[in-house]
Amino acid sequence: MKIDYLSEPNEKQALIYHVINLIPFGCVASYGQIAELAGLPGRARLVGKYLGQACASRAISWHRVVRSSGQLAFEKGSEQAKIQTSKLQEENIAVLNHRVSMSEFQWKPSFYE
DNA sequence: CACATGACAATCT
DNA sequence: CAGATTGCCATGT
Repeated sequence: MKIDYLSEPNEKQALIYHVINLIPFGCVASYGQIAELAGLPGRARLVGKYLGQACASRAISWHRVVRSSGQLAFEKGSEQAKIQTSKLQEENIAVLNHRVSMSEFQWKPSFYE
């Protein structure tokens, strides 16, 4: 597996960004799922932290990351939430009541991805 | 060193 | 389903 972002200050951050960019078009993944795939089980909060640091300055598909419940992480009605909603809808992902259906849209990575 | 703060999550009430 | 509780750990004060 090719790892991007090797210039990041630490490896965890690099892996997290890498995994996020592996989420395919039309799918979403939870913070915990990203952490697990990056080899950091149980550290969903770390994903959120690094994502917040990076989304402003890097090309990361942050809009495909949602809570395990399917709820968007941003406050309902906020600008960020609106932007995320439109980005998801552009990928044919339905966003109803500030949430997406995980059973329909959650990314199920295959082993070799 | 103690304490607070996160774009979170599993579990219990 | 809504809250509250607890676990998590890097960072900043």
